[in-house]
Amino acid sequence: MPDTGPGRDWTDPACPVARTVDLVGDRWSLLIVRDAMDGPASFTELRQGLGIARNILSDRLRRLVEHGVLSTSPSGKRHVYELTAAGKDLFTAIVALRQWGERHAFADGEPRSHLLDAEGRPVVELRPHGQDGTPLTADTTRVQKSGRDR
Amino acid sequence: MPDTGPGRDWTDPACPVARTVDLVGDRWSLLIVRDAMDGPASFTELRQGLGIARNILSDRLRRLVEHGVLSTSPSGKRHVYELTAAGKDLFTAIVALRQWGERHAFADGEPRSHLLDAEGRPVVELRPHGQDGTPLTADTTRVQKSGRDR
DNA sequence: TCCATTCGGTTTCAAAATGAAACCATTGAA
DNA sequence: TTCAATGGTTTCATTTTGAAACCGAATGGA
Repeated sequence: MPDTGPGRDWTDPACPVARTVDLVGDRWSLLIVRDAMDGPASFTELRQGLGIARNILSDRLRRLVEHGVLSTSPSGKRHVYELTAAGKDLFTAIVALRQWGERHAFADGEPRSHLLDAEGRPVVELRPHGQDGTPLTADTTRVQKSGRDR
Repeated sequence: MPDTGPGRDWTDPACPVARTVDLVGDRWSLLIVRDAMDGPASFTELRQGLGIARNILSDRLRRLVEHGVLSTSPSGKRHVYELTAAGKDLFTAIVALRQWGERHAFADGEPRSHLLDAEGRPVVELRPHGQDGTPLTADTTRVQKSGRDR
């Protein structure tokens, strides 16, 4: 596990939301990961697809590799960036953000892209559930602090 | 719907992921929303809970209100910030980020908070599904561009 | 073989965002 | 009526971002 121990200073060390935001919660990282979901990508492919400045892309790729979200060919050669298992696992979070955007960030009739399954049908909307299958909201859940510290 | 039409310039206008990131994808916004999930909160409560600078909090609250994520008392009085329906709907996305963080951003044994349902059981892990119930990944889905433009 | 081009960056520098601290106008309680 | 707390805004230094120029190592074509 890369760089999760002490030494790094988290916005809120015990909160998994804050840690995730610390790692990928900037203007570009999640979009890089989104594009990498389509398969391994080169520096220039990512740069052109995103319209990101070279130095920023360079920095973000380094960070994402350091944090175990992307991997890249061993060294020195023509690099190709590819999602690790942890990176691929961001799929769910990206889908959640996408679905929120679809519901709340488009005016009626504005053109948008759609996420479809292999048969061309839209992906079902994500919803948190309890273990008995009941849908959950913020009102029906609570955050239990870390155990040791309270 | 606040501020989604032309006039605003999006990182990637047709992509719901990019729009969501444009609206709440900075270092603080999602954490403000996370804290607001516990119920209406005042400026100072949020500030103390997050350790955010006053001017930045002020700016983020203004943005979140403008974008319809938070609401606040009509004007001039002691403000209380409260999630709108769109804000509450970010619950799913925050849970997805939380669960990714739990899986990938903690070393073994590091203390962390947990999200529990009303009976104190952990929330089930989110997973995208197709309409026939099959689990989906990036490899078994595709993004269809906006229709009009290709 | 030479030359041009592409790739994957780094460096430089200006502009924008962030954050700490000071300041200020209301509110409400003593 | 004074005093402290709230909910900010302003100021200014530091950090981050981004555009552009630069650079060395591979390709690739004549």
